[in-house]
Amino acid sequence: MSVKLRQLEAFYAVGQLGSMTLAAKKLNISQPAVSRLLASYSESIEFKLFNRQNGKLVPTQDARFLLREVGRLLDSLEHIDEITHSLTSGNAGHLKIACLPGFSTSHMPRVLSEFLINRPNVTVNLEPDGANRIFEWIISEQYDCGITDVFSDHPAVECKRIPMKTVCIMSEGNTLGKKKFITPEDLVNEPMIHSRRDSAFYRKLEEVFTLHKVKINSWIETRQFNSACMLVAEGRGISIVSEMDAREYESRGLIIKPFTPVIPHTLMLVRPKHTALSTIALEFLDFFESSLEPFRLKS
Amino acid sequence: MSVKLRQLEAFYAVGQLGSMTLAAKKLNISQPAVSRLLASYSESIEFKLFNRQNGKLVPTQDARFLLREVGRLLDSLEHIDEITHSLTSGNAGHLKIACLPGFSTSHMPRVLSEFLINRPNVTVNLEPDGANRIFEWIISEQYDCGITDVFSDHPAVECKRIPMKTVCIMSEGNTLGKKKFITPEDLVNEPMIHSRRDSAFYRKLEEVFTLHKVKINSWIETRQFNSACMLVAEGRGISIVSEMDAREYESRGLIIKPFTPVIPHTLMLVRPKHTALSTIALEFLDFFESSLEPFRLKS
DNA sequence: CAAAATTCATAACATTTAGTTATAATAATA
DNA sequence: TATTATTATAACTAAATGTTATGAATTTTG
Repeated sequence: MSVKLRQLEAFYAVGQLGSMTLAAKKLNISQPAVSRLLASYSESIEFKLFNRQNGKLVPTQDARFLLREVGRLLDSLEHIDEITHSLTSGNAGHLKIACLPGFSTSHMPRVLSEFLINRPNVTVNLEPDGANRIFEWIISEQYDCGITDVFSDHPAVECKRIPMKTVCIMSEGNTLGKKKFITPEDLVNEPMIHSRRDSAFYRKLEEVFTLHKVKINSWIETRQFNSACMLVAEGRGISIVSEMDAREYESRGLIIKPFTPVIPHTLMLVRPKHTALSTIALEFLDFFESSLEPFRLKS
Repeated sequence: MSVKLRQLEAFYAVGQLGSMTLAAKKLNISQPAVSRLLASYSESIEFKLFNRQNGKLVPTQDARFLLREVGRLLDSLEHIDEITHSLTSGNAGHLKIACLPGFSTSHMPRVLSEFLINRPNVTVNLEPDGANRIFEWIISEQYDCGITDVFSDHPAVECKRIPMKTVCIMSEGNTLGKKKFITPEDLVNEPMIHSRRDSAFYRKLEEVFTLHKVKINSWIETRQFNSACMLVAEGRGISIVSEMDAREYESRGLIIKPFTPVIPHTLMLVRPKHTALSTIALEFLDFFESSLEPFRLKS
């Protein structure tokens, strides 16, 4: 017959308290129950566990050795209990997040570290990668959620769009820095840094410029907003980027101006549709979404 | 109702195998048993553990997190099982050894490390101290065994006497080095290093010398044989010590010669009489005793 | 030192847990 | 759609875990 958990609990309690009566009280059972648990355990492992000494039960040398191990076991059982409760309350669990590389170095770490402060039993797997890969991962349910900016409809993907404020950025000393806000007309002769021509944001940009009869003076094409910010901060050209990215570089001498008309940049919070998300994942998505609030475009 | 070990085992098996039927086979129980264990567990922790996907049971994100912890718990349970068996077979446990300081730096470490090679689950507490303290410790059952050389009878102490060979030692260049063996008469004018006058060994020494009508030319009195060896090796005087100690210093230029008549040095292996010793302690005592064999005086 | 008190073991019994087989329900697959 | 594999449910048995009552053995106390 295999070891019974109850036997170990009784053994440990008696080992700690030196008395079956006290152990019984601690375990909220009757003394004979403890007596029998201990007897059956001692019989099954085939050695004496305690010696009586002045009315106290003193563990055998061997028993003392076992007690340590049993203590560890009971601790980890308690830990499991704890975690189990935490899982439903969103204080424990594992998060698998996929996000665009641009996020992984700036906004995401900040949000994540704040999120984890009060959740010591949460572990995270943060994977930065391109939008296509993120989509694949979400579809194959490898990740709980993804932060991306490309939308390709898919029946297995739940997608929440967040329109984000965008701003015009330029380096210190640019003459446009004197203006209150920037319009397409202001940018006629400015060499522009912008996202890839096949991106949704570039198409919106082009649309607006065309409407204003202005041709985009394309200079550098880059995939991510933060590299655009970097380039502009270094004194190269002008760009229109998400305000969230721009603010990261403000301290490095980037000039930020409003741009009219408003061109929203759409962020996507994606997650698998068919899997029931863990409590912790849902909480994180909420938390992340609210972290976007200051940069969100109110309609 | 608290978590049941059986529930965790079922949970883990299903998590590993992706099927209740297979899990049941692994646990050697029927499929309905697993079904119910899992159901009751899932109910008690109040969240879904598995999703069906193409006939396989795929753990929830949360369940996957739990699985790791449960795996750890089951591992440590297995470890306890293992250790429990080892305890009776003498392959696990804790040893508390008290010994004279002289042993703790030479013979004991060698014996101990050899003893532990095939016993990875054994931990040791080796305490070097004086003979009186060792005795107290054994009496109060703080230690499993002691290695000493003073005998004071006590009803609570089981004592095994081992007569040990002794030899005469001198430094290189001593004229006595030419002799085959040494007698008391040879030592008439030699300045001697010897153990304390109140020690049993000194009394035996004195007895022999008196019988031969030779007065001990006492020079340095030291408590331990190994410090005597050290002094002699450094070119100071001559001494009669246990052969075991002498061999330790042989490589440092100590000359070792037989001494007649034979003067045994009695080692004592002591242990508490009333406590049942652990298997491992008994094994160690045997092991240690046989390690003394080469230096033991055959009668 | 005897009496009282404490502590553990044993017995007889009740309840809960964990297992069984038989069979129905539900998916997956040909 | 029929077939097959897998899980759930039901009815029941055995084992484990609990209970109270009580006796034996030890300590403590008057």
